[in-house]
Amino acid sequence: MNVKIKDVAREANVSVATVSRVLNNIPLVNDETKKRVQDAIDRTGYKPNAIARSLKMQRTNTFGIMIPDITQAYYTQVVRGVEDVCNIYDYNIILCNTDSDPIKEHTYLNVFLEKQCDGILFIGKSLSEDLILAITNSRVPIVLGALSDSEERVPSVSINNDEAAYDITKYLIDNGHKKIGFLTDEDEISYVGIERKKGYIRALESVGIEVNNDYELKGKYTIKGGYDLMDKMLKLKDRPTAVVALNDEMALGAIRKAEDVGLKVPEDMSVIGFNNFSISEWVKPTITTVAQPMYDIGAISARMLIKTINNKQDENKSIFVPHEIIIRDSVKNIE
Amino acid sequence: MNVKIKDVAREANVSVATVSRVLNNIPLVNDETKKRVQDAIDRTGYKPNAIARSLKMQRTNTFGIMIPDITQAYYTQVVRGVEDVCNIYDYNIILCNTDSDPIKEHTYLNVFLEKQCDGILFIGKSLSEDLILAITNSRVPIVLGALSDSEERVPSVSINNDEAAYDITKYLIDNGHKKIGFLTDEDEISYVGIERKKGYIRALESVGIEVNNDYELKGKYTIKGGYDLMDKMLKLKDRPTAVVALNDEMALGAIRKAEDVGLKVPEDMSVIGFNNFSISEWVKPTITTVAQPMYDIGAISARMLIKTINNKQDENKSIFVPHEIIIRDSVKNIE
DNA sequence: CTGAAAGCGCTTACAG
DNA sequence: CTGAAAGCGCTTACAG
Repeated sequence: MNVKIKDVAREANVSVATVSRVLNNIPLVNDETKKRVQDAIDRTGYKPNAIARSLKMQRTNTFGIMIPDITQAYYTQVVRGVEDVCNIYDYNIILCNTDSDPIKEHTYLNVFLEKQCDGILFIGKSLSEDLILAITNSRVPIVLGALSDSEERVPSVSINNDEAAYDITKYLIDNGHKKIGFLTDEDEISYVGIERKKGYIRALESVGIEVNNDYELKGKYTIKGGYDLMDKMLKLKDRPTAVVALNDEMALGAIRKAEDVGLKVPEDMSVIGFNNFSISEWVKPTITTVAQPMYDIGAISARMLIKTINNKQDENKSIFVPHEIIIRDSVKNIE
Repeated sequence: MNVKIKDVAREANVSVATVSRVLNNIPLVNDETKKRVQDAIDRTGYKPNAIARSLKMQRTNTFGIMIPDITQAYYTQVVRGVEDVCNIYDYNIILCNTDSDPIKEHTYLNVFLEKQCDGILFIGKSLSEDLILAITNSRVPIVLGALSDSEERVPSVSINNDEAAYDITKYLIDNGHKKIGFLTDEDEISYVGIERKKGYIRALESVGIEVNNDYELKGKYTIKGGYDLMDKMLKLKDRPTAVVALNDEMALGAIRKAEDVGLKVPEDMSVIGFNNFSISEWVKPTITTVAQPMYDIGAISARMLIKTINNKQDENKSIFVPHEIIIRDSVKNIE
């Protein structure tokens, strides 16, 4: 077994209380005995048992973080932002991939609760009513990242997805496009998808373009997904001149499909993406997209959570971080 | 405060010992009282405190995992493999990004030790002598993923990097290339980089090609890194006809640079990558590369670690998983 | 089949 | 300034 506090106490000829005090930098320890303890610690190679400490302190310094799938570039950056600030404030993260599966979400929530996580970060596209109830009931501090709760029951940090979709659709309209396709998620009730659709429709209606339901196609959030969707899109009798895809991977797939059937992008078909995936400036054509500050979303979420825990201030509201249209080569002005 | 075992004991009119027994499915409990306890649990919404349990059981069911940077696509898949099998066996992972920084590595090791992780997964390119000593001293079970220890002190799962580099260099040679550049890591002592260089040189020497030191260029493992390195490569008086990059991101950057100066890939310059990044089949030209089973590396590592913990069998050796050359469009036969 | 009690490794009032 | 003791929430021999 490892050395424990009792062992160093014996070694230093003091009580465990004293050892604990020097460990935790509690000031009222005599300098000389402090040194003796310190020596004993060094000599024995003692490392405090954080589990025992957590049990006593009712605080684990660990957060649970749920994301749909770490394999997706987007989430990767958010997680990195989270972990970096956690590291600064001495927190660690338990990482879980939910695949947006409600079963897994509930299971992991329970794990976080049982493992006494000090807080939870939920990153994703959508938060079910069920889960939010379970979370608020449990009374763990939580922050949502990359999405928000429309009813503001829990704090969140994300872009304004409605606005972002509006802006980008408007950008297409300003470039003369009137027939604009919309490549979205299979998951009908995805919060982010819904918000984005709102913005898309709002933009169309703002200039009196009628919404064509054939132009909304649902598929996977992957390159292949975009590829397949563009295939369908191109089979429409009255095909759009531009398409907005809900992430850059889809946009890339859509571009490739268009090219595969002999169209040129953007000459014959404009495509716009979402998220500013790191690859988007390196493919040909480079992809016009709307950037989210993904790292910041993670970092701010974590910071918010830490603040909540330390100050008991649950006066946190949703905060929107700015998005930005990155103009590159995949959109043509057809006016 | 939350409800604890004592509360459900009172509620069910039994001792905490009995509650604990039904919680842990220990068979010798009367069916009727088991039901009473179960009801009390349901009624109170009791959730066991895993921290308390861990303290008693000396086992946390959590692993620490260190990776250089979750933001890199390669590691993402490894982590997903790890998490998926951990989930099956009821483990969770504490995820840490080290940036391959020795300070962070040591800090995180201590965190894992203090938080009583049952085991550690170390994923990366290189493991310093220092760290391996600290790890073996601590006696935590560990498995290395994506790299291995040349002295076999700790178990690992990875491809045979030497072989992989040999194979891919040989492939270039078989396609008539004699002047072959090598785009590698800045980190001189990276285990993976060293192994790969060995294979590269071995392939050259196997056909009597003299190694040209100018052809080895060190830079960042990113698209931009590859871009910059190709720039240097092209300024060589006697430039190579082909280049092997140590990941696909570098390969992509190298391709873009070549194109930017008016060369065609692969007609004027062949480029080959590593890892089979998901984008590589979607860019133009598609990138010839050597695939590693990254998900499997993660999954197998985790499985190995779990086995070690449960069977006390530290008879684990390094295992090599197969790599595979994926032939696409970025290499030209110039014979 | 069930309960009382010790103990996992810490922290912290309380007393001196 | 320091120590003895209680307690965090569990599990599990031991006794009955």
